[in-house]
Amino acid sequence: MARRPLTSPRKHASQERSRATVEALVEATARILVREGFERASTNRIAREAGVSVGSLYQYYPSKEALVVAVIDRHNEEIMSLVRATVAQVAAEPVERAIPKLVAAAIEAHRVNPRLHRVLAEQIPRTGQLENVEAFDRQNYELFRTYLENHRDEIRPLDLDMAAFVCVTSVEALTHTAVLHRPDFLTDAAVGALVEEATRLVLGYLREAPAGPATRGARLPVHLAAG
Amino acid sequence: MARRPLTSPRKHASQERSRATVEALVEATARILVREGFERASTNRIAREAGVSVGSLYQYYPSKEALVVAVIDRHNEEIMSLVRATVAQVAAEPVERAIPKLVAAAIEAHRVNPRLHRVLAEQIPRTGQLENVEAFDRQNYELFRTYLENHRDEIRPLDLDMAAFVCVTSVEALTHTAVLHRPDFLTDAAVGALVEEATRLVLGYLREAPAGPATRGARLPVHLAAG
Amino acid sequence: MARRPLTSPRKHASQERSRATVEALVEATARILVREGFERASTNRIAREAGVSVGSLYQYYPSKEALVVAVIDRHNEEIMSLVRATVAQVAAEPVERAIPKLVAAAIEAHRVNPRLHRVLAEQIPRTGQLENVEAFDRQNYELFRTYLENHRDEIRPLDLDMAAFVCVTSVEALTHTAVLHRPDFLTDAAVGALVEEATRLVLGYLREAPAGPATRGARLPVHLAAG
Amino acid sequence: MARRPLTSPRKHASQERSRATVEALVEATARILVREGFERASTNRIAREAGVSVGSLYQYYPSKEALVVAVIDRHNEEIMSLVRATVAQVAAEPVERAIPKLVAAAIEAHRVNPRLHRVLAEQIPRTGQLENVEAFDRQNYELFRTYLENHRDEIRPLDLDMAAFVCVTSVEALTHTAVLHRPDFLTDAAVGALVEEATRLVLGYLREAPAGPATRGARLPVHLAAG
DNA sequence: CATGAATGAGAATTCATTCAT
DNA sequence: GATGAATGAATTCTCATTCAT
Repeated sequence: MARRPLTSPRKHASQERSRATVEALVEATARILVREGFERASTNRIAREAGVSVGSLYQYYPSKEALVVAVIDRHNEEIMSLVRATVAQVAAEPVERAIPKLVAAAIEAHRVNPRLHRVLAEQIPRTGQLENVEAFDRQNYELFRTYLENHRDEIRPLDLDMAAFVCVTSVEALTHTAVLHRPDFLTDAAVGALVEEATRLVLGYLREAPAGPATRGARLPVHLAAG
Repeated sequence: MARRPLTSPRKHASQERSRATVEALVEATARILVREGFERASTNRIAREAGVSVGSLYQYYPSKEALVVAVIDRHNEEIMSLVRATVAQVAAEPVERAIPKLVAAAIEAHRVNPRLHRVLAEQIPRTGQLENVEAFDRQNYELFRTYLENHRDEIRPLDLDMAAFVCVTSVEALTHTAVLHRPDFLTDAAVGALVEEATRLVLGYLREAPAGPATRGARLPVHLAAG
Repeated sequence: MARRPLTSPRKHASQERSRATVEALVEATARILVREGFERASTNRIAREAGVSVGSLYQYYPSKEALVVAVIDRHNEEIMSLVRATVAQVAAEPVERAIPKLVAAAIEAHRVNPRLHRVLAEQIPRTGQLENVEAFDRQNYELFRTYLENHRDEIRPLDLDMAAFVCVTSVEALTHTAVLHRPDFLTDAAVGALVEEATRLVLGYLREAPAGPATRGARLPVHLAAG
Repeated sequence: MARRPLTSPRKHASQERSRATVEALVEATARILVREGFERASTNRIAREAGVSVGSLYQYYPSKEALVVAVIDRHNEEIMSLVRATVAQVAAEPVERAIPKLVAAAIEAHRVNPRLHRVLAEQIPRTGQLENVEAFDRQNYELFRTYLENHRDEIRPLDLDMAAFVCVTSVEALTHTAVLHRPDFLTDAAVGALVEEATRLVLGYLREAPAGPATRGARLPVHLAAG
């Protein structure tokens, strides 16, 4: 077994039929992942589901991992295109109006293909070539950071990197956790509250700090204080 | 259809010798997980690492999963005892002073055994009996919710369940992500800022909402509005 | 693993407690065989069922096979004592009256512990020390042969060895097959017919051959004709 | 609780190469069963004997049991084709001429592959999917029952089901036991007598019952009398 | 004598990958 | 290019038996 299986597709599928095969393979993989889970997703099974021979599978993808990476990439791309569209749409809007829309978009993004999303989140080990997937999160940071840059005058002075990290990570976690573990927060009746709370969280953080000694005098535990 | 491996230990290991064996097994499992990853952690390998025969392994744990669950439980228990201690310690303190300490504790908790933590977070499939492990998060919610109940007068009126969800999920995500992916935020020089920002996030959320139309008039996208 | 495990009990269980242990072991084995089948009957399981440690099991029986042999022996002894009693009882009776009683006894014998009987017949491989079990059939032949010797004047002249073989094998097969596979022949309403038919089979065979060329001119296929 | 291994072959082996593999597997299994016995017949051993990888074995047979079933089926088919041929051949002959030929055929049948026959009879646990193999006996009953139907006028009036059961079971037992345990009955010099006796047994049973009180007044033991 | 922890060879089965056709 | 038969290392798990306590 190769220690680090290759993960880039083998050829660029120039011809008609090839592209159809590649398509069928990725889709079959996604379907099997959803239906049977990662463990049960063998290459033979995937090939059969795709109506193709294993040999052909390896003609286009050098390893099972490469196939899974393809599925992840495709899924991420779907999500990111939704997010990018929303960010573009709210680019000129003030934070008060932009944030709730972005939060809503985050929820939507997690609902694009929730069963696949769950499998990818829960069952795919972040190992080998599968580990780089986090790179995709960077895009979110970048997008939001850029938005913040353009709206600096609406928010208190802060380190934009840090701010993007805090906001994106929090919203991502809230929506992700809600979708995976708190369906009760996502009913038609409740989702509004979730958006509202997440919005309040982000806005409260971005805007003028409340008066008072709040975060000033707070003394850190010794071992966490800057050295 | 997934065969669910049993995950509760098989005997209680009454004698001294057997207790040592169990101990050795759990520790060997943790060590292998860290050193080799989940995929390469086979029962034979674990047994060898523990200086014990496979037979003995199966005498005490009915499956590889059971062993991993034991490791997870032990790790979670370490974390939770730290968290519980901190919560107890700040129970009487006002939010301004309590929150930064809790955030700091969350960071500490993720640093208890960071390499193991990473493996557990990234490589363990949340499948089979391994999925219930999330139940452990509930404890965090409960602890924080209880704290909030006792400090209701310091915060704006809000749904405590939702508030606990929002705060705990966010802080957990921030510390988790920082530990796993942003070592630059955890240098002695930077960690103070991280604590401060997380604290601001939570306090800003819990305390009196800033005046203005901020979250009021925010109209949700149609498809997310309550039905 | 010993190629040919010993099968004779290790000691003669002179003391009180020892005899109780031996007893418990054999009975536990029988119970497990019935309840779980041969495959599932492990020595550890048997020992636990007997309320004894595996170590003690091996104190009295040198192998698993020895234990199974003990069960078989005990079962056979129960059966044979029933058969012997019946043979003794009909020893002085003419074949017309003796045969049906012997047939009935054969059925009874198979019903002594039918579930155990089935397991012994169906699941115990006739291998290793387990193969000698057939020796027990000899007793049946001997008993019946002796009966026939004493009733020679009631039957046609024939080779008693052959006759015992034919009669005992047939009746054994009929009752055995009925008990294992034809419960419909053993209902209260039907069992009488079975006994009657088996009796007719045996008596028809033992008594004066019917007139006619029946078995005379029958020419055997060449390859079976005596050389 | 017994896990029932699947026993139907996995693919139909369309290509030439695969048909050869399947063939090799079944034959290797038979050879191993004969040479080493059922217990020692592991899938790895069988595959090696067949000059094939274990993987290939599992490509065509889902379990060791399935392979054994294939061997049994093949063996039974050989036997049954011999029996069927004989029955067809004697279909028009009167019982006096037909029975000895059928008995002789039964002996022949047990000699088709006597070493395999012994293993199948003695070592194969009638458990799991292996138990249904008895269904094959039904064919014998049916064949003989049909013969009897067509020769009703030559025999006394009787329940044909019962008669087929009695005759087939007896002859099967006699030939089976002789082949397995009484080689002395199968020498060229002795086999004629065996056939003659078995024939007499069956004919005596099928033909007019001898006069006299024989089976009439025979009183059954109370517990076996019809209720 | 009894205990039960420990052993470890060996069994069944899977699956990513290769390669002759 | 496509096919699918073949591969075999690797994995999980069992169980008869031993032996230190």
